[in-house]
Amino acid sequence: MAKRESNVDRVYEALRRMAADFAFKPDQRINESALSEVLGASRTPLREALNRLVAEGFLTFQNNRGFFCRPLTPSYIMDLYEARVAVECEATRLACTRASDEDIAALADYLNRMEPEYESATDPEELLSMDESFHARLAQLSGNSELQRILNNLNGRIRYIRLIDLKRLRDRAGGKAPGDISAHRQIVEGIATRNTEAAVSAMRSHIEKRREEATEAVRIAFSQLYVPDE
Amino acid sequence: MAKRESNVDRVYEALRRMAADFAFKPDQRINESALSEVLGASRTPLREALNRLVAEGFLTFQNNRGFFCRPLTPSYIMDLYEARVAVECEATRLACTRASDEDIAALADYLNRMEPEYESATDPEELLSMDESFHARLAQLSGNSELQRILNNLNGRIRYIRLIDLKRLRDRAGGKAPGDISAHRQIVEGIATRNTEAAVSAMRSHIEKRREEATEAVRIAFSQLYVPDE
DNA sequence: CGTTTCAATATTGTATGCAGCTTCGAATTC
DNA sequence: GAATTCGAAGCTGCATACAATATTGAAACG
Repeated sequence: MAKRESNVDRVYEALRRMAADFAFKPDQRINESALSEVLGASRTPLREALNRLVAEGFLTFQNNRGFFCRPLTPSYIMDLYEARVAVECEATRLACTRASDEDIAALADYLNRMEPEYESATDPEELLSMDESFHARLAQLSGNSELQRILNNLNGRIRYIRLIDLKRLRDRAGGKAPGDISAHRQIVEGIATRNTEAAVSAMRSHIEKRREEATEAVRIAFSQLYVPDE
Repeated sequence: MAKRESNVDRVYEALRRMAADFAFKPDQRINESALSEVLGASRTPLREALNRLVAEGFLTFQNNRGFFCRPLTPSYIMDLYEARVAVECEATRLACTRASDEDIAALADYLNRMEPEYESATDPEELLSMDESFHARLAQLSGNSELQRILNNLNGRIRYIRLIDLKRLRDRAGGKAPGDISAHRQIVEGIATRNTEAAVSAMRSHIEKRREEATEAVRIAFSQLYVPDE
């Protein structure tokens, strides 16, 4: 009765996570037979899942050579951040004119409830999940599912770098978690007062602040990915 | 030596075109065996192509029920137009600060060269191709390949409706082609003078003008899709 | 009549096999 | 030694087969 999720879906989810985490190294060739054994499925459903990930930009594909992990370069990451600016700023703009007072209040409330965890969290993974969750909720306020869909895709591909960025900020701040909750508040405040320009520009600078560190984060990413342990 | 394109690629291209044109009716279930015969390939490569199109939002998928054409509703089309606004406005913004004078001049030149064709074209299909081409070139000026990629995807899914929109404008104008070349000029002018706000707002209103007609265009789309002939 | 049941039919999900292309490395040449 | 050739091994591309699931429609029931 509970055959809700197919094999392809399961394989897809696993692969998406692996690709997001760069369990495949940048540009690494993926061996289908080996991978299908690891995932406990034959090559047919595996290749279907791989094709989805190619279409989503997590992997690339070359004829007669198979599937490869996406590359990891500063300019690629900058592009993703810029695309996030495009999507999230427009989502913010739409939320300003479209979201109900109740929905905005709910988001503000979410932020308040999260604050303790936000402040006390030491695990960057956890912190990032909360941050992504906030941005996803905000995108929901736009009422536009395409923007939500695109944002979700961008977030998946940029996640690894953002995680590194958070770790870096934490280490710099001497172990204190760098949850940028005040920037989030500022954005929600702008939406709540229907001050579109304020909200959008707060969102823009919030994202661009991170974008500027992309090059450095990519450098760190490479040193992590290609160093034997830890 | 010329085995550059695989079977999957060929099938994918054919299906993308079919899906874009609503050769599959909205929400229609797709029969794999029948389709694989039409396309001259077995179900294995067919399903790989179908999975790509699901990931790109051209089709949907349900477990154990297979593939379906994407739905066609006013709100879905509005979402696509809004996403276009997000992407193209940010691309315009980036182009303003980033594109070289030469590249901008080349785009202006392209517009000039196109003008005669633009004015004389009677075929909406042709007109739309030129319009898409202009927007794609502009997106190139942003130097951001993610934005280009997203735009290309959105354009594919919205194409059918834009075509109807153009036909409608033409019929209203008594057969004269409604190429909105002056709006394009205005955008390029803004970029050339590095007047970001002017360029972006020209782009925004250019796209939103069309968005407002989405509901009506969808209505017409349905009547076209479900009427026996013509 | 409208509903329900259930077996026949159709369709999808996945494993497997093999042809053809790519890769790798040892032997060969310069 | 470095470059090249070429055959063996490995991998991908695709067709096919069959199991699992969904759909259909006719018969039975209310």
